[in-house]
Amino acid sequence: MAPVTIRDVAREAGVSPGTVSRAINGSPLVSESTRQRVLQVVQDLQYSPNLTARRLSLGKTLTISVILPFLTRPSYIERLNGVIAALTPSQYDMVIHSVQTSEQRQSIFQDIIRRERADGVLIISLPPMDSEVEFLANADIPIVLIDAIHPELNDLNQVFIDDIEGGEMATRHLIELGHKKIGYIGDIFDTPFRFSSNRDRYHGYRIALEEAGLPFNETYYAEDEHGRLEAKHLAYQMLSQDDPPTAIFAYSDTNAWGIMEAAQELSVSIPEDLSIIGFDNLEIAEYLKITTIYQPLFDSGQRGMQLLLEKLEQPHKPAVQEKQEIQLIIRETTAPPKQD
Amino acid sequence: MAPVTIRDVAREAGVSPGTVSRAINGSPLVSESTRQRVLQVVQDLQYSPNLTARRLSLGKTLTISVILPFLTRPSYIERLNGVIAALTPSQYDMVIHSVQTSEQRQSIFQDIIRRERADGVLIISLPPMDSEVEFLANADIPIVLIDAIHPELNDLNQVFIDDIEGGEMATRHLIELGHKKIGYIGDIFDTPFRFSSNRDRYHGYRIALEEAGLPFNETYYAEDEHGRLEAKHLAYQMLSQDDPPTAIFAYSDTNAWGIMEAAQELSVSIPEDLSIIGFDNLEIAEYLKITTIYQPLFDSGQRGMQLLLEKLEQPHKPAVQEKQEIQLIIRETTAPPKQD
DNA sequence: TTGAAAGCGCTAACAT
DNA sequence: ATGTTAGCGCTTTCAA
Repeated sequence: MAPVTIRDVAREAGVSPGTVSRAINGSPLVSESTRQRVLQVVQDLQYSPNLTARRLSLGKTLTISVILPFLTRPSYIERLNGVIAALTPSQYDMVIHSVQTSEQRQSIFQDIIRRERADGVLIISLPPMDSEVEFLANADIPIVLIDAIHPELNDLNQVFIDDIEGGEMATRHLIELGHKKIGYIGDIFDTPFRFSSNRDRYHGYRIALEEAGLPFNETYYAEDEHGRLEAKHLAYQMLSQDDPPTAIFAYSDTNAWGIMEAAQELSVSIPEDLSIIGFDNLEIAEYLKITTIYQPLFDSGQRGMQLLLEKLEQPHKPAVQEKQEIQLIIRETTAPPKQD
Repeated sequence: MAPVTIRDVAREAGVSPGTVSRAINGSPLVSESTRQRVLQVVQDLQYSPNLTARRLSLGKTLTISVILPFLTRPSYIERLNGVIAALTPSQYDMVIHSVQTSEQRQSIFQDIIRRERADGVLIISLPPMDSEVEFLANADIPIVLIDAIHPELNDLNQVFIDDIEGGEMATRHLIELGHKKIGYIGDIFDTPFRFSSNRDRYHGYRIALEEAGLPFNETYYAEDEHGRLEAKHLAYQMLSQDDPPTAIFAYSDTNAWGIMEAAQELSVSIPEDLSIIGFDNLEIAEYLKITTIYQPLFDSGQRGMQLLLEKLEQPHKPAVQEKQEIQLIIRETTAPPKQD
């Protein structure tokens, strides 16, 4: 059966399509009696307007595109849940574009960030590359960046944490406990995605070391793909060397988890022989009592989507760069180093 | 600046809009030379067709709707990742509808499953209620159900596991080890979402008990919202009673995790004093060495999306009900009961 | 307050 | 092989 269109309703109600449109969309230019009659017919015929036609006519897509990495990390999920929570009450559809490879990233950025595709775009955890900045800055639709800062994009709304500060905070905690041999286990530095959080946390780690007059020891640094097992292997090696670190700052709780496993297998006791601090405050960190840096993941997604919706309502509202607060959560994996 | 339309390209290339359309869409009805000229202009002007207009003209939405529960469980994520993996190479956009409340469920089902909204729909982990069956059966677009079976919907493609069989498999494993006092800890039975997997696994549990001539003991049964902590509390109570079970079948690995925590706090040693078996084979199960029932989560999402895409290509292809195999994975949380 | 008509940007049937 | 035209279903301007 052919779908019922606005014409069917118009005919049935004995009015013109224009009037039906007005009646449905709450225009004041319809008498109450006609409106009632029209709405009745709408009910009877189970009419509901064709969204595509509506979009074309309105010149709006009523759609928000969300661009994010493949959902392989708990932190992505939490952010996405925040996004969904904020979007659900709105009239917008959400189309998800998951970036799996760096070639994809190029084409997705180009194809998706266009007025004909979406009324607004949310970019999550994909920090813009320098070559993309101009394109993003000149886009003709609102863009909000979550966990994806770029210093030159101040005209865009951004929600972020200061990962450098986070790195410093974590490292300082270890330093204040008295550690001098502090390692870092994180993700690969030169990823095509240019994830900046790993870079920045590492940077903060270096700053804190320097500040405390502690030398950086290359054998206390290791990187690999993100993951528990990867971190475990790295930790295994790092802890097996002659003069191992007494504390490790892990890029994420997932890494910290892997490090704990390695320590356990090597009979390195935590926190006596080794302190570990993670990042994110995932469920696993709470479970394993991992000292960590909390960041508001759900909130970041929610807030980012809110900002986008506001921008859609009020296009002239100036963009904000909203820094979210992080927090040291001390649990049971950090303690002063053993005295030799 | 106004977006560049097919007319701009036509004018610039000195041809008609129709020809531009043909050139772009690979119609054989264009000479190679004109095609080249048109494509050149397309490049120069950075033209890219307006999707909304295209959709309206084609009478297709080029969109697939995915309806799923709020992403609160690891199993949902895995399935969704499978869906994304299968969809990415296609031309379709994916719009996500996350169901958070049961009222929402009603309206989402009604609003989304319409030809004007999407060319196809994927429903994940939301088993149809009897009242919805007729609506789904008569929908005018392809629907695929993943982890959401209904016996009367044989005209729809379905991807599922046999949760009853899973429940039996898990329980039998405990029985074969010699357990006679076997508990079940799961989700709330009467949820508005009608999640059937909990129901079915419990059912399988009862069947296996009966088969072995073991009585069902009500104090060995407990339910609550899904979650680690909820399961932990339930287990705490169940294990604190006078004659506690010697084994527990947990609805999911997440529950099993909580049960392990409770056991630990109560100094009930695993598997000596208590055997635990979970379900899903999540990462945490591997980590905690939990015996569990594996089910192909990623694959289910991927396969479901594949079936939907196939149906879109070949509308007359008959629907299949594809049962996926599950598997007992024996780790270290199950063993014979201690002899009294 | 309502109807008629134009137009959103594209595709496809029809004509040449 | 190409141009012309109608039409997808809606909204909105213009007239009445």
